[in-house]
Amino acid sequence: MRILVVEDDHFHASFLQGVIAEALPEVTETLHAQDGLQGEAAARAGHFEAIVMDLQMVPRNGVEAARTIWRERPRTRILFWSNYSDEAYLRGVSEIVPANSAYGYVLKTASRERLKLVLRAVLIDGQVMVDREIQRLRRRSASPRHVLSDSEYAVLLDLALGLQDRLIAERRGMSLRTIQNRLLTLYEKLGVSDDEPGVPAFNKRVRALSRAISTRTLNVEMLETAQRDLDHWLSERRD
Amino acid sequence: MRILVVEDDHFHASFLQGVIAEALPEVTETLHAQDGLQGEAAARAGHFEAIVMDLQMVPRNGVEAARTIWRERPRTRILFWSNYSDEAYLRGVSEIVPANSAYGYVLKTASRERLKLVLRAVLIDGQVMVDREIQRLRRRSASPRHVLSDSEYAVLLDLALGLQDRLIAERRGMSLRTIQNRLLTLYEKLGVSDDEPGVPAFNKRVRALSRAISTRTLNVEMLETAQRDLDHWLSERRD
DNA sequence: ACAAATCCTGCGGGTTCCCGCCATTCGAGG
DNA sequence: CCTCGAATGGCGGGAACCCGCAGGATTTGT
Repeated sequence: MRILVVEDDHFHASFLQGVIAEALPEVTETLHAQDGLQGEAAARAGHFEAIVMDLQMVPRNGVEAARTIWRERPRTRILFWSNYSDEAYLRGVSEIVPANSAYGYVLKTASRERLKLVLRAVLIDGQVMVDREIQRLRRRSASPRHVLSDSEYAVLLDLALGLQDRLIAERRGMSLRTIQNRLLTLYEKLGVSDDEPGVPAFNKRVRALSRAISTRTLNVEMLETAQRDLDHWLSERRD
Repeated sequence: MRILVVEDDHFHASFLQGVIAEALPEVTETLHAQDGLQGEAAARAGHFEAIVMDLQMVPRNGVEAARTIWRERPRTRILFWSNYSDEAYLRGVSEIVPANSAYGYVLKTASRERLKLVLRAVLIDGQVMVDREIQRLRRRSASPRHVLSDSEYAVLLDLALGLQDRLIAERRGMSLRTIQNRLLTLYEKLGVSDDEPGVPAFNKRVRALSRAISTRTLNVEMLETAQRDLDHWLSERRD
């Protein structure tokens, strides 16, 4: 069995390779790519069926790399291995995972034993396995009604890029007023308060973005991919 | 000589300790703190005169920790050791470094030899040393007139937190129109274009924040400390 | 010391935003 | 069949925002 490691931090990569050698004796060859682009190329060239993928990398983060890899070979088993439990990554990953494909999400703070377990479960046995820490995040954000629906998230992205109501409406194919209603619930869920007697007067739009970023609902990577998507949409709108 | 290492990534910490042992034979004891809070406490208790500090940590990032440490002992020599060359960190660090105190800024991607060199220069010889990579960043952003003045940066922070023009004006002790002029130049410097024929219609305010984050002029950590400052100001305004 | 450049400020007006009020649609449950 | 709730939108108005114009203050260069 051959395995691909996509990880830009050298220390983490070598640690990971050590654990792999120990946990997966059936591995005959491990290849190491330093970023998302290299990872995609290596996956395309090497026909790997098992990949360990870091999330935060430049250029091309793990979510993007995984998307193109899965588009070409949906059966690939990918274990995401990340420092962060950002909701943005979580959402990004769950948006792109194909049906019936094995994947996992484990934090770098996980113990060596746990990592070995997850490696076997996902890459060998083809199971789906998500770190408890991540699951807790999902549930925590779900517990109040703070969880954003997919359509609300889409509007949030548009807002974050600086689109005006009118353009968002056009892009999402809805009326202006509907978008504004979405924004309303968005403000609510992000905790952008109505002006209370104490400290009123926020610019809700900016405040929403600000809070989305502070709470890790959005992060820089996702913002950048969203920008690219927007550029793409804009360019083909000019017709 | 005794040295304090503040670093939350275990692999990086142990690597660093190895390099320290090799480069600084005069070190008799190294203490390891896992985050900014622990770092502050350790510095307070241990009277260290030399510290190596990671920047991105939770809770309490390296900039904040360094600020309180320097407030108590301005002569402390601090070497910042970070993965990122965010302008936000750079600005944060240069805002808090006391006069005549030794510090340095080196990237984790630097070679082992370079790290050894910087360790000696800053912690032993008391020099100021900033990674070439970082210097380039500073110059690159300075080359057009894209570099933000301190007052513009302050307004950017307020904007990012969602304050309205009026409140920013009050907080900074200036007139409404002045703030709006600042915002004008801010938009210009951040590349928030006037509506061109191609794709007009951006919400400039949100767009400015969005670009500031994409270009690493702002990052989450700085946003969060700014929020705390704001809370503080708001609470003592209520009089 | 005089001029130029830069910063600060008031005024006015065209847009965009936020949101209350209300009508329509559609699926779930009584 | 009726009702209820959630999602969709039209209308309209008050507030905030963006910014051109223009006068005054402060700093800087020579």
